[in-house]
Amino acid sequence: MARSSQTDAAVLGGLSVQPMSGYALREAIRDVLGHFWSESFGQIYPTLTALEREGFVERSEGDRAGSSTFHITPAGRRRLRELLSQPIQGVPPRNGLLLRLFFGRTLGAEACRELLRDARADAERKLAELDRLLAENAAETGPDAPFMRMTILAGRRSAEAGVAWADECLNLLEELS
Amino acid sequence: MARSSQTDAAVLGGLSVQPMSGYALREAIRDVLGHFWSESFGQIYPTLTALEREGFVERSEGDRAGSSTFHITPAGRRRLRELLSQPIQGVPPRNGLLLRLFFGRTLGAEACRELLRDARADAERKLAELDRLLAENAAETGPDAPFMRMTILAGRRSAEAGVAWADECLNLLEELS
DNA sequence: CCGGCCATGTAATGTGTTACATGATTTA
DNA sequence: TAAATCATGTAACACATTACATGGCCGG
Repeated sequence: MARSSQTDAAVLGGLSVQPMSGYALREAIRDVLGHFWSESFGQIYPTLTALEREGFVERSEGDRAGSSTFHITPAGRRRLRELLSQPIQGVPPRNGLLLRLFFGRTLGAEACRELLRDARADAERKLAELDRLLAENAAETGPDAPFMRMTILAGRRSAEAGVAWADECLNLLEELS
Repeated sequence: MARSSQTDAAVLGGLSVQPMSGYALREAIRDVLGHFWSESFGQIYPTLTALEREGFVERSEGDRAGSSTFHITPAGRRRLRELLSQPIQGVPPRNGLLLRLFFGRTLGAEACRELLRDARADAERKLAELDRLLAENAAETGPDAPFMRMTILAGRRSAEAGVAWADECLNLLEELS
């Protein structure tokens, strides 16, 4: 069946902002939560069906034939609050970059340098993108804006740390040779 | 069967440091790579069997009856180098803390403050632990020590960023009320 | 001699992605 | 009218965790 309470929360949360189709929901999750969350169609549609069966969302005819607009019910809002209050389910750590660096002696110093340069560039790109989002967010005044800001700031701090760390490691490799 | 090339890399990497039992391998992964990697028994044993079949590891009688010591073969070392050179497979982002904060208006400001305080405390604990590891690492002189140092530094930067971010968000919430 | 740790392995289960099948609607 | 996009849904597969089954060994 493929469902976790966190997927339920993300779907209900999305619909709590505004009613939309499953397709639009996926785009919203990718575009708005993309920095810290992801869901695939294979999760979203079965989840919507299950939430509908449980009375947390309802569907009405969409703009196009065969399409539906899903909207959250009052019970769904209560359920969302309940889900968000549950303990955070962390994902087990799996950092492929650090795995490669840990065995850096086997991989070779030059390959490590390249990995670090790539990681640095990725972090810089992310930083620029998040700064853009931050400027956009500063212009918004709605009650959700400060909370969205927090998630952007988290990504920003993480990207900054990534750049500083990559430089630190590249220096460390210089000293080594 | 349950195998990914990254699991193969972690297992071969562990055995490249020294031969050991599957049980010891799991402990080593948990204790040494634990900050950025994890593998369960359900992954390790089938992986060892498969790697043995492929000639990348061999098993000899262990100290105890019924136990085995696994060691990496020359082909296994080549395979490890190959696996580490492959593109990094990232895990899709799933940050439960940020998901909760994003829908912070539904969750409530006080609950958000508590989440942030907890996150800050976690980051501080992690910071202290990593500083301890860093001091241990500074005393080591082996060729692997600098690479291990990089992975510790990554965790440290991330924890520092976590503390600063939590404070930033807590301030943001203060201003809000 | 019993409880706890070392050790191996399998089965059940959960969770998630990707690919596919299908078709409507819009746009170039 | 052909291609791209919107839209829903399912099936197959990949991956990982957890729990369980089994048994040897060691210390108190």
